[in-house]
Amino acid sequence: MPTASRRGRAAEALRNDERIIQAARSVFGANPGASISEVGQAAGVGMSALYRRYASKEELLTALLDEARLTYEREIDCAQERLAASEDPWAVYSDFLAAIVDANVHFVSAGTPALATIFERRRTQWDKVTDQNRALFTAVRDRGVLRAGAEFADIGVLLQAISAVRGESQTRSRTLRRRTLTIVLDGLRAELPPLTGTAATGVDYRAT
Amino acid sequence: MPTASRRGRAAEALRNDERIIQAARSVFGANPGASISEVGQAAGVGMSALYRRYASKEELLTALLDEARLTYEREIDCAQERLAASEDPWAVYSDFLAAIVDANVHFVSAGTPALATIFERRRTQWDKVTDQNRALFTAVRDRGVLRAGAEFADIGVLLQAISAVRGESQTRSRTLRRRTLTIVLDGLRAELPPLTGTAATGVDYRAT
DNA sequence: GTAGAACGGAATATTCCGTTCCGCAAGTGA
DNA sequence: TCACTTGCGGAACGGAATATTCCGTTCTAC
Repeated sequence: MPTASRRGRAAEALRNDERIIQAARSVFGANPGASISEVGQAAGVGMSALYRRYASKEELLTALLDEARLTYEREIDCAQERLAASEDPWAVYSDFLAAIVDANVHFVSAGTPALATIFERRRTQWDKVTDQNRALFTAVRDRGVLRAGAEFADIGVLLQAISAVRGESQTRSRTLRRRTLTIVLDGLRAELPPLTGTAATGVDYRAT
Repeated sequence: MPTASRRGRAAEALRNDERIIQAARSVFGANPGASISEVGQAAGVGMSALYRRYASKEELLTALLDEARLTYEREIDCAQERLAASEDPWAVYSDFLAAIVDANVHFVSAGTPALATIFERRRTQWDKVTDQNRALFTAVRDRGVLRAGAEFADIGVLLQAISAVRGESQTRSRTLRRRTLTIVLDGLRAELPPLTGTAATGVDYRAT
């Protein structure tokens, strides 16, 4: 039976699949420490609808993080391709970060304790993404569009900062985050005087 | 009996007064949702020492916010005086924000639910500070050192963002926040192209 | 030596939150 | 029409976290 033609109960179930994962993205994206009933409420769905699909909160979070990782990889690849095609490096990199922020996926940089365990379980995969991510940054920097002294670690910190920006609604949040991103990125332009001092280190990320 | 000459128990009590409020500043500054025993631990003090001075967690938080408000007022006044003395407006304003961030007082912009009730109780006082704060911003902007399109509301958002920046230790956090502040502020310099879109509005601040 | 202030920390009370479970509603096949 | 299945809402449960209370002890002042 074609999915599109499902009726009644089966259609509701299908709708709920989507509503739940979307609500989870939104709720946990805004606050990774949120409770599971908040997700249910946001999805307009009861607890059993949640637990029918995900055996535990952890499982839901894992699914969410896996999804986020894929998004990251996709966006990095896309940016690298554009760089290879000699597009303006600044545009490429700011588009990249905008995509990350828009996809509500920057929350992975927030370093919440709630997520630490789950990261650990996918350690190697995330390490790989981080490497690609760093490579992209380096490539952009080598093209000379970034302010002297800017480091890869700064990007993580800035994303962490942006994840704290919240507005009244989801749409509003996105707008505000975009604006913040613009400001922050402009603070990394090559025209500015060199950044002094040291950026974040590995230790800082274990923290919180 | 002069305070300085207190001995023994009384001196310990006096020391504890200070240790407790300092620990509270540090702990709640880093995480407004922290538990009260964390404060005790950070102060190296038992629960009874805490409850002897503050009847409840809420009372302690209130004291903390009152203190933060005074700091805000003091720093605003100082900045206004420097402006009146025709000092470089950019230096004045970035010193001002640096002072706020260093004093660990920007957490009032974080919009934590834990603090919402307490803000409400001192509504009029905070409204007053906000007005002074806005006046300072406007004065600086009128001197032409800020990028076109920058608004007062942006400052609150940026402080909110900076409050999410955390490092391994308190010292480390301060360093990272300072660096972030530099980047962010440089993103508001007059040389940059105008900011488009709209800044945050009142509604956004009620949120979270 | 004694009263009482101040304290540490265990005990208690309360809140929060992940998970389970029960009864109902809607579709499905005979 | 009537079992039967599937999916669901939401109240109920249990345990962890945490605010608050309380008790026994230490130390100081007189």
